[in-house]
Amino acid sequence: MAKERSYSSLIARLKAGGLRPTRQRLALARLLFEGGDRHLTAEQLHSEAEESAVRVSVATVYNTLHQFTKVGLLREVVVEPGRSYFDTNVDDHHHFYFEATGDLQDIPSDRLRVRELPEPPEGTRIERVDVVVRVRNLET
Amino acid sequence: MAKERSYSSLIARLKAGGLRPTRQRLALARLLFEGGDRHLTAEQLHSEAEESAVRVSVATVYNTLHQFTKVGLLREVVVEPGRSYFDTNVDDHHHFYFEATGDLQDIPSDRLRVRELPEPPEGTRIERVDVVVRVRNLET
DNA sequence: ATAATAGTTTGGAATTGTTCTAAACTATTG
DNA sequence: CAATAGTTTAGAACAATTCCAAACTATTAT
Repeated sequence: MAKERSYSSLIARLKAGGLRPTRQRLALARLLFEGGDRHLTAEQLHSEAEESAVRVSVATVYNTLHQFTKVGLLREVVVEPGRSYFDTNVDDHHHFYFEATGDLQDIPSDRLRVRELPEPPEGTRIERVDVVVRVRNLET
Repeated sequence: MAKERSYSSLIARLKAGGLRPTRQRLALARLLFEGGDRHLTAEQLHSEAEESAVRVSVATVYNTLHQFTKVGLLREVVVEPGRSYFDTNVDDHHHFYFEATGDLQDIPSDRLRVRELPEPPEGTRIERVDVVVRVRNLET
């Protein structure tokens, strides 16, 4: 039901961002957006594409992820050195990060608030506030 | 004044962490801790060492940074994919991150508070809460 | 002191994640 | 349907980091 709408609106959203709805971009978009909230690395998305018999190069996966991020379809999350996650949830929210598995889980913004946010330094404006709650497995 | 104390206590702190106070570790420790709060990448520390005529290999810089982190002398901060910062301030605090320059600035924990922290998922405990306030230069 | 040992350092190769490049391809426009 | 502007691609290049096995050094036991 929402699938159809979301699929056809994707084309519109790509166009709105100045991105042509190519075979690759649409295929990646489906993988990304047809499964609820997800947190994927470029590697992971590329593997999923291969498994779904979608031919895309690694370069295109990276290009696409960055372009989607630029037009607001994705949000980049940095929690671990040397690996970027892309989050299909672009609403205001935060994350649990499971150090053991490398997984991320959303924390809706009404479950965690930052208060007394300090003034940004002279000549700058706040772009975003990222909160990462790092969790570890309870002791063995 | 505090220099002497901090220097001699360093040896003790290394030992407490099970690390032998070697030439390299002490030299790196001085570079790190004799200049107030700092946020350095491995690369940067290695350059500083070279400039100070301290002979250390890159591998040792990485080993040392991680060992220091493990024993609580440093804290690792991840804000940018593909680059790790090490923070000499290990107290509870947060960061401004300047996207333009890649610089970090501490936000003391009394200037920013997180409230309504959600329960950690079943079987896990909260290890740390990192808040990164990303700032960008005011418009041109 | 000294020898034995356990921990440390090192250069260089290897790995990992990501970006670059220039040529081939494809969607859009006129 | 041709022109063009944007896209994709394989593979090379890159950057940060880790791995490796040999040489070295601090500590411990003698």
